[in-house]
Amino acid sequence: MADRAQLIQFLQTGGRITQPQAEEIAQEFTAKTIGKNEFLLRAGQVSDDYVFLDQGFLRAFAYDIDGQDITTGFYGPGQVALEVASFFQRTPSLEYLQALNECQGWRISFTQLNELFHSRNDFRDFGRSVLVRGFAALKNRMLATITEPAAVRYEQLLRSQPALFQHTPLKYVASYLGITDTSLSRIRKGGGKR
Amino acid sequence: MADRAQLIQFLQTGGRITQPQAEEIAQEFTAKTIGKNEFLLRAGQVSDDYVFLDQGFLRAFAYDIDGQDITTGFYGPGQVALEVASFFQRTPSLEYLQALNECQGWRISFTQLNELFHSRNDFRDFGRSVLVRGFAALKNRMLATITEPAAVRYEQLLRSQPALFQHTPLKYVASYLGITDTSLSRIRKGGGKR
DNA sequence: CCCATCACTTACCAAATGACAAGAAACGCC
DNA sequence: GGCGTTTCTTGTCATTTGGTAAGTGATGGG
Repeated sequence: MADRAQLIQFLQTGGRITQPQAEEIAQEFTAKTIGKNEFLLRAGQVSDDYVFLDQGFLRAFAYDIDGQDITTGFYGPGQVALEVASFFQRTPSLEYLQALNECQGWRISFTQLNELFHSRNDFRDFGRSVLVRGFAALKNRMLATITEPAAVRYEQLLRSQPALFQHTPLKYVASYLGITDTSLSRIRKGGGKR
Repeated sequence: MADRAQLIQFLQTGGRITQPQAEEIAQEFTAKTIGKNEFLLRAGQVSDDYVFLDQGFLRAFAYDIDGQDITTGFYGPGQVALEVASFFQRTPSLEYLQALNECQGWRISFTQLNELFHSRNDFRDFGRSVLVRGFAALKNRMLATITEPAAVRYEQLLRSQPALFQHTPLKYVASYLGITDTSLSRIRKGGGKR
């Protein structure tokens, strides 16, 4: 079984948590494996998984009014896979979280997380910063969706998450970018821009 | 001067904080007036204002690569006006926050907020829920931007924030919706969508 | 190994939106 | 109250994107 090295490293990003503290905190997490195509969360369920990913990719998606499958996010190694609203508000999820390939990570429950927040100031700040970084990333994505043409957004995703493309069908990328698989195909062909 | 009644009420939403506790917490906030067109935050500054709005509307905006003014958000009465990334991460803001009309609200600083989080479990949970609700709202907006045509997004905004339209030029609404003022004008004319 | 399904590409046409420009209306400043 | 600026609308045309459908290649289960 993998050890907690990456998790411990992750807890130290930002410098709020020292190595020995990180090692203690990491003990609260339990190993979690998610098989390919397995669901970490389904719509209607209340999420109770806060998962730091060592390996693998997850896709978040929802169905729109027309029954269309829309990708709302991707999660990869080094990231926390989490449906924020359902997990923190204890409400039924509107989204699905599904493994694109075999995933390996570390999990804690809502109750455990709260106990850690309660007992450890440093971890509380760290937890908040995870939330804030996710918020900021979503805001950037929103701004790019409004200001950048689809071809540019595609190129940015390709540059920032190249490994993702080895594990997900392009149609999932297309709906994440807000376009159809047809348009993405045209963009990839090349003539698209300039 | 306005009293803290609305703020005290707001602190009790969600039921985590009782009336007497809310009254204590509210004492930490100080009255804040923002004149029309005044900036609560400018790009490059580190935000230190966590402001609960009693009255008035604020607009958040950024300039894209082409120097275009893009509206990233609106804040109205009953909401917390806040640039999350700059305030919590103590980093220079990429956005401006400007009053669309005379605003009246209640403010605390980053330091004060942290002290309250530290000393009061209930307020800590409340503060997290403010963040989580903002996150969820942004996610919904992102999904709507991808799945709904501009005409529908316009109608939804009109229904959910009718008062906003009495205080902001339509061109600001247009960039918020991700379209040009020309397109918004055509949508408003009517033929646009069933 | 075969066949059904899925993923991706390509083509054609329609709809939505943008770029640009001109004009009307509202607003604000002096 | 007049004048310049800003806001909003409208028109024309180009571009982007979507809808639909067909076709090819890859994939996977039996």
